[in-house]
Amino acid sequence: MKNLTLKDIAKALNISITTVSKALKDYPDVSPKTKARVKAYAEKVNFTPNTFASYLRTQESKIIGVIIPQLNHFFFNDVLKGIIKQAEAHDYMVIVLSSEESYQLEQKQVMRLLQQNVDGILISISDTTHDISHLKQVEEQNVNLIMFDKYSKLINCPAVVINDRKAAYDAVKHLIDGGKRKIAHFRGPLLPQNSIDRFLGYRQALEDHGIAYNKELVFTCEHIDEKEGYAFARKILEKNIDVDAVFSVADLPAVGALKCFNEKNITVPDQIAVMGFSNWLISRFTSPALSTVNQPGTLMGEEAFSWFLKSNEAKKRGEKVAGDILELDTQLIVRKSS
Amino acid sequence: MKNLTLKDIAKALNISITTVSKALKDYPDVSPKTKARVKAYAEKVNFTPNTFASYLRTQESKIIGVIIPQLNHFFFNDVLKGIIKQAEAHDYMVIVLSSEESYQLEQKQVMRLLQQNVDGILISISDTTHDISHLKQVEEQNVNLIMFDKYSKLINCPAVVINDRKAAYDAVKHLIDGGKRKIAHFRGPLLPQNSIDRFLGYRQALEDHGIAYNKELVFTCEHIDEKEGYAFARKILEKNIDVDAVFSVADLPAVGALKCFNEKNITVPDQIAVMGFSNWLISRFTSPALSTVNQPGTLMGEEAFSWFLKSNEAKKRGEKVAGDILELDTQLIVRKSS
DNA sequence: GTTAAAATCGAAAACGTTTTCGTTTTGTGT
DNA sequence: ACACAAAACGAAAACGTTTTCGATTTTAAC
Repeated sequence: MKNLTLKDIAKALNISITTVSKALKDYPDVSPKTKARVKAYAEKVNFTPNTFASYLRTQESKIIGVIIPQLNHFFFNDVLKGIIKQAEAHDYMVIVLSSEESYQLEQKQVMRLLQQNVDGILISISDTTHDISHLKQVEEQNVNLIMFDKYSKLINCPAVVINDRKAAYDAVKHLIDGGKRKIAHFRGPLLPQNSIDRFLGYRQALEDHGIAYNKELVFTCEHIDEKEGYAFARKILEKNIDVDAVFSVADLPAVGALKCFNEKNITVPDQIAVMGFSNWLISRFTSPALSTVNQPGTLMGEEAFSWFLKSNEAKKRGEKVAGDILELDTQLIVRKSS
Repeated sequence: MKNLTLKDIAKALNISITTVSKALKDYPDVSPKTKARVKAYAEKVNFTPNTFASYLRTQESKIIGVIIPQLNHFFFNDVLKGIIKQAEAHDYMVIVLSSEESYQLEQKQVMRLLQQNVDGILISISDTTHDISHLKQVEEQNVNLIMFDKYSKLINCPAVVINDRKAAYDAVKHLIDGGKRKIAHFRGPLLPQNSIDRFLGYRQALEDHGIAYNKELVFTCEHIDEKEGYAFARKILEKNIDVDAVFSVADLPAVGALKCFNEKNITVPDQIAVMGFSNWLISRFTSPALSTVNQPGTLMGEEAFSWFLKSNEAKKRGEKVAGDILELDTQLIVRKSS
């Protein structure tokens, strides 16, 4: 059972391929009668035009590519969900790739997507991406480029992000409001903008409340996993570093810290409070339940796709969409750890 | 900057399109000299053949479609990771869709993938799928079909699964070996084969150890979330049902139960032991840490893709691959809750 | 120098769609 | 009946690749 073609329909109805095609696309130079006839038959045999052949004429593949830094990552999967949902609503297919936080892989994936002639690339850049020439190339090839969450300020394309600095500021302010003054920070890697921004929000909050910034209290994660958080917490306890709260760049290191504090019988939040970031599923189930910052993943994905659509329509008109940055609201989630 | 074509290369080297194409594909009727010339030039300008045009001739899209029942689901994302990784190694792209546990959506997604002319469909069927005519249609259209994890025995295609019955049996046996005899089971929905199998494994283990099966101790999840587990645990305590262990179809309900037991000061595992299933990330971080069964997600994805490759090669030879079922090993993970 | 065989190349059709443009048919008014 | 405009249709080219098959050139053999 082969897929049907326009030719098959034309033969069956004894008209030309041209007329069949035009009838299905509601061209004005097809009589209402034949239009009805064609449409009825196409419906009956469940015809849909071959997407590959269409592409060859229209240069539209109706496929977009998404590159995320990690595949089994709660937040990015949430974003993915939003993208795929919206894509489906607009008849787009989504090819998913992952850079696994590797700059080389990210470059490669971008090239693969360009080869595949996707209509657009939605990307969240990896923690190790220090150069964006591959993204420049996307723009040169006139393919729609949208960034989300982890973005670069060096490239002029739409981006959907959160205000990491403000979110971090609010989280740290919450700790300060709870009477904490000696707040440690588990920061993320040095490159990505959002780990920088969260760090800056942390420092700003300290300054604004008359607390001196102390770089001894800043610990830098490489992999952002619970092991690192555990190790930092242990270091704090073993070296007797005077700390009454921890603000972590993400939930996993915070969870690791909680585990360590529990083992050493440090009461959380009384002796040391802990704040995470991202509101992962696990944060609800730790003991004590982890306070954190909610990032609207699904919404971010949906908005990113909307931007792609806008950008694509602008492109069809020969225009170019401005490199606007859409900031989504975050929510402070206060649980038992703060 | 448009994408290059064979024509561009042909013009640049002053030879025919045919020769360029053949040179790049190492046809024997092209002289070594021209081959070298063409390849060097193609390399220089970074030429890659247009996939859509290729498809039109070869009928191979080099794209596969994957349908999972839920998008932000730890286990399925793990599988996805395996699939995408292997696909990349073999130059395939992966379109990802989700049925969100809806039979109607699943049908629709299958049809969309068939329209898209994917080379194969890898699917884990939804909990509400009660009819498989849409999968029969995949076979009729001669598109490679591979199932993973949640599969149907009514269709004859390769499947990569775990032995749910045995895994459940071992988990329950572990509880029994720990001295437990009044073991409740939070089972999954009625339709999917694996919730049936896990239930059967549970019952078998009881029987084999001289424990009478008591259907009062079986609670049926609809959504398999922590709320249900919490509710079941509460019911057990409130109605004073005599239970000394819980075996849950998945980790989330087990986590919900843990939460309830913690609140009511039931000591786990002494008063009531708890076993989950799937080894989600959260299971490591509950208190007490949850004992569970590890499902090799990434491996399952990799194997599923391998089966697709085999099936595809068989198809090219005009053969058909047998509907073999590959069972992957699971591992009992004993933590503090049992 | 002739001829056959071998090596190398290219024209052209095909995949299925879209769209331009020219042709045919229908309808209108006189 | 005729002219003419409007409506309806279809031929054909194009998208970029692959592959068949025929044409040309080179090489080898005598």
